[in-house]
Amino acid sequence: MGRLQTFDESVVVQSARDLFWAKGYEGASLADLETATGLGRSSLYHAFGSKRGLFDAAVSDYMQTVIRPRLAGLRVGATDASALLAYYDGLTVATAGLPNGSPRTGCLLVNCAAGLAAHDDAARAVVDGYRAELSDALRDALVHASSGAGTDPNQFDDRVRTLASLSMSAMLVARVNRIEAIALLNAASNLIRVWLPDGCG
Amino acid sequence: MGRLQTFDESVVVQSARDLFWAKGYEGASLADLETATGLGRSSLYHAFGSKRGLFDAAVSDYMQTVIRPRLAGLRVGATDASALLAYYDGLTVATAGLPNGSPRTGCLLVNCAAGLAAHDDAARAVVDGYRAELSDALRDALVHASSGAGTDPNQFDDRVRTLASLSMSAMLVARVNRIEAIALLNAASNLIRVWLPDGCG
DNA sequence: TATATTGTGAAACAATCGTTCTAAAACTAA
DNA sequence: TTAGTTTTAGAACGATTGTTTCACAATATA
Repeated sequence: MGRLQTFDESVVVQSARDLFWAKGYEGASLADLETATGLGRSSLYHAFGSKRGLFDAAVSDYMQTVIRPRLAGLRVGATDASALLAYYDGLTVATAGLPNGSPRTGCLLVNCAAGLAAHDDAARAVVDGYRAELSDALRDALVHASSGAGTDPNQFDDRVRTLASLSMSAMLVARVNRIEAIALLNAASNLIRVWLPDGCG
Repeated sequence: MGRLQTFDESVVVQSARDLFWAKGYEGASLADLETATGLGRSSLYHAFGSKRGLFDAAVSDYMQTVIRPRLAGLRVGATDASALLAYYDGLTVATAGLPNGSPRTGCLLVNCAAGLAAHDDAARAVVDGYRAELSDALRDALVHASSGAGTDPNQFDDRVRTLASLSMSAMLVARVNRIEAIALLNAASNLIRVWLPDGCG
């Protein structure tokens, strides 16, 4: 069948993903991608077709290996606040534990919302899909945690939006002021504890 | 003293600002800036020194003519929720009233947080300054509106952060899903009404 | 009116962008 | 080994990037 690929495709995609994460789509040049992945243009184009193709693969990997594992913790059906608190704790650890000025700061998709999504309908759909997935997972956790307690459905939607907002804005602020980003995540935890005091489930 | 400028500098800066607002710093090319402002490169470089110089002027104008007028409404010392509600109403009107896919969608500085601020310390400081100014104004309005009511200071900080978060994330989401952006702003209004029921001042 | 000074238009600049091309290298299947 | 197929290295591509240069137009000052 001919010559074989000498590289592990998923390793290459993750190297590219971290570069896009750090520098954005337009900020990551093909020369950068070559050095980050260790591959030549020729191999990159052969495997992914275009810079955009590689980016799409990177975003897909990001959803699968970064976002969804986090959101999965919200879906375990916990009847108390533990899953929600664990989600924000996880984000706090990830944000606080990063070396200063590290790549992997903030969220690749939040960064895209301001960049690519402005003019690219496909990218816009991906970012909105991420927002919807985040909201759904938060709602799921909130529903299970407050089962029995008769909460106003409208207030319920607002609580989901507030939590999603704090998650997204923390990722946005993380690139600008890490301490404030952590404070935003902590504010979410405090809200959860007010809404779901111990012994509520 | 020689030949005089044939253009109004503030008009040019605002044209450039709207272009940066729509396409981002890197996305706005000098060719774009020429057509948007109606000036040639040589005039732009003569007046602003560089693309970055023009961008800085645009950001400065944005703060002065867009952001601060909005935040000023939070500083009037209202003893009820009116100033806070008016702020989010104003954002809602601005977000809902825009033609589809219009420039001036979202917030120029929120967009910068993900782009320039990643690698540019000066830009990062400007964006963080905006965040701090927004938070301070919200705190001011919240303090005056809840005077007399003994609120836990810690919960106070969290409320400011929650409101700032909803404002910033609404601007972020505006480029991706306008309806959800408006819903985020509405969630903020609902929170304010819960925290500051009528006849509280 | 003459002179000095400043703004403007257009072309040219080197550098970089993403993409394509070509030829050789490396492998499978016969 | 041979033939056929696929990957890879590297140069080259045209287009576009932000910036500079230069000659000329325009105006204040003397």
